[in-house]
Amino acid sequence: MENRIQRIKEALQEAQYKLTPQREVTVKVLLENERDHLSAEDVFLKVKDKYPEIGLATVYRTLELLSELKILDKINFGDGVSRYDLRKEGAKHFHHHLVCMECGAVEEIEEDLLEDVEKIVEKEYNFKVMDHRLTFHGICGNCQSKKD
Amino acid sequence: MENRIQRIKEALQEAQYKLTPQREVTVKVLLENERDHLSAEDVFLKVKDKYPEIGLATVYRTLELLSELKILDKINFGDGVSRYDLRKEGAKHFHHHLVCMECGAVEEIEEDLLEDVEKIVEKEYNFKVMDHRLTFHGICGNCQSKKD
DNA sequence: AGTTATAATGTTTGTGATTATCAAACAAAG
DNA sequence: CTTTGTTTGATAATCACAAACATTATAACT
Repeated sequence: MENRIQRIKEALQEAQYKLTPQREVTVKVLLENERDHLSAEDVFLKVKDKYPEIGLATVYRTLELLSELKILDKINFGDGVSRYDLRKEGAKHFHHHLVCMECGAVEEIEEDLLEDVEKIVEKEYNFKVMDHRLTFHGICGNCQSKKD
Repeated sequence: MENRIQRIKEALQEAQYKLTPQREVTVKVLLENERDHLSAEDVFLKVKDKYPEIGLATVYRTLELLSELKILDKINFGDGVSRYDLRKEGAKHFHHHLVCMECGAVEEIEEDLLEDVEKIVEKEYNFKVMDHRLTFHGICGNCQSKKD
């Protein structure tokens, strides 16, 4: 964990930004909740526990900054809130999501799965793919068994 | 075009809704701008040209209704606005998009391309896929050639 | 046609997430 | 220490969208 903070610090500095205490706390919260897709509000509340003086705007600014630096991915599952997801270290691509239409649970898929599709897109549509977002909507295993 | 309006009318009636003049104008605007990923505001302005008395809320309601009936797909490219996209007739799935990071152009892909991926997801993750959203971010052909 | 029930509309007001503003705190450099 | 630029926190503003509600249209009866 310390390593990852260190790495993020370096990324910030490379882009002429500092890892201020506020930013560090925010990053820590993101690391500690890596699998939850937190909204800005969620992050704000969790950060506030550790650093009560922080302002909402600072959290928004930090999330925006980390997104620009591709440390975070800003996602939108269609419920009027942006959610933030740490990009895996070294991951070229955004990972995929399975959103359950019943219970709202969000599962992540680390596998790429899209290599072939991207090749087709590059060739047939002459489009240079830099990143992708793939979300499946459906019914998760849990909710499927409940229905029986 | 008249056919498609007729088909949409039937879909509405099947769900106990009427094709009111306001709804018809809204549908026409959507058909006339089928390739354009309009926001609710965009639709409202275009509808207003043809039917100045219409209220914003009616347009929102109509877009919502058509989305529920799967005539429209509501999409989100990450700029804080929802955009609306007519579903091709008979299409089970949402079509994909190529968003150019340079010029912002949005191209559509009709091909499914995800059949294999969905099979993997259903098997390995025990997730029943109902729909999907896939967007590629990258550089379109136009912008690629400009760079040379 | 007249009456009533229901659906749909338009105006206006609310709401909730995000952004902008701006003065104050802080940090770095001379 | 002084100056300059960065970052912060409080607050107000914005913006997309939803809710409320009175009004109007439509359909189904009589």
